Amino acid sequence: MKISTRGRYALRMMVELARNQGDGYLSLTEIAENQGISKKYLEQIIPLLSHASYLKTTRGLKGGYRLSRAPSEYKVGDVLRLTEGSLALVVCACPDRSDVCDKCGDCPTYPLWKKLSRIVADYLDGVTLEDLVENRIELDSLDDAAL
Amino acid sequence: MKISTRGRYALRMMVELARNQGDGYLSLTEIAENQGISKKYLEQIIPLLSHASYLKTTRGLKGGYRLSRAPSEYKVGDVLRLTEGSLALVVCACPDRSDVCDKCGDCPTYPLWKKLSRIVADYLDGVTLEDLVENRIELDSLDDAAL
DNA sequence: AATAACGCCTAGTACTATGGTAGGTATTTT
DNA sequence: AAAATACCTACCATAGTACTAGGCGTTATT
Repeated sequence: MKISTRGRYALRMMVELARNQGDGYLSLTEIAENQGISKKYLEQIIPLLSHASYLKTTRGLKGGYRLSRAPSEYKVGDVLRLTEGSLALVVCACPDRSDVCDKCGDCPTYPLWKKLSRIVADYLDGVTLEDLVENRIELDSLDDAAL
Repeated sequence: MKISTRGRYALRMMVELARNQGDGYLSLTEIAENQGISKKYLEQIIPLLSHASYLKTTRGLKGGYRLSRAPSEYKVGDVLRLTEGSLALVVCACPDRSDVCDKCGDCPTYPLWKKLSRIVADYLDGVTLEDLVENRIELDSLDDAAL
C-alpha cells in the first residue's frame, strides 16, 4: 500500500515549480538536478501533469515549465489522482469500478475500505501546494506512535 | 497505492472466523469456499496470522482455525500490519526506515506523508473485527465525493 | 544559417511484487 | 487403515515499477 515514485516525484516537481512561481520557466534539467532525480524519468512523469493543463510549457532553448495557476489552487489530492490513478486504497472503492465484485452489499469489509479511502481523499484534498511550500503541515503530538 | 489481496483476504478470513467464534474450529477448506478464494492461496496467507498468535490451530481431521481472542480485541490496523508490512504510505514515513533519504529535514513533502500515514493508522487502529462483524461503520453523507 | 539547449515521443529493460498453482509431508480423528 | 486436515517448499506467469536510450521537433542565441 505504497505511493509510487511517480506520485511522489510529481509532487516534488510541483512544489519546486511553486517555489519558482514568477521566475519564468524552469527547465526539466534544472528540476532534475535540484531534486536529484533522473531527468529521463521525470520526462515521462511530467506529461501527466502538463496534458491536464496543470503546467504551461515553452519549447526550444530557454524553454521549460511553470505552473498555470497559483500554488494555492492545486490540491495535493488532484496531483496524486493524475499520477496514481485514484486515491482509493482498494479497487472496489474506486469510482469507475469495472472489476467490482458483485457482493459489495454483503461484504463486511467494503464500508471499511470505502471510508478509509474517503478519509485519505479528504485529507489530501485539504492540502494545497502552497501549504507544502509554506511548510504548514503540523506533525503534532502523536508523531511517534506506530505505523 | 492499493492494498493487496494479501491484506484484504486476511481481513476477510479474520471476519469469517470472528463470525464463527464459539463454534469450534473452521477449516481452510470451509473458509476458502465461503469466501470464494483459492484455498492454496489462503494457505500462504494464514501463517502470517497464526505465527503471530492471532489464531489457534488444530491439525488433522476436523482440524482448523479459530481466533485466540475476542473479536473486539483485534484492531484492523494490526491485521494489516502483519500482512502489508506497514501502514505507512511512503517508505520514508516508515518506522524502520532503512532506505530513508538523508534530506527528510528539508523535504517539503515529508510532513505530508507522515501525517497521512498517521491518519490512516489512527483510523485503522480505531476499528476492530467486532465493528466489522456488527457492521458498525457508517458511510455518512459524503459518500459520493470523488476519490 | 548553424548550433546548442530545450521539450516531446517511443521503445526497451532489469527487477520486484502480485497472485496464484503444485506437490508433498505431518498429524489426527474415525 | 483411511480420510481429512494443517503445514511447508517450490515454482510460475503476469504486471507494475523505476528506470535508460535514442531520436525528432522547436526555438533563442551566435
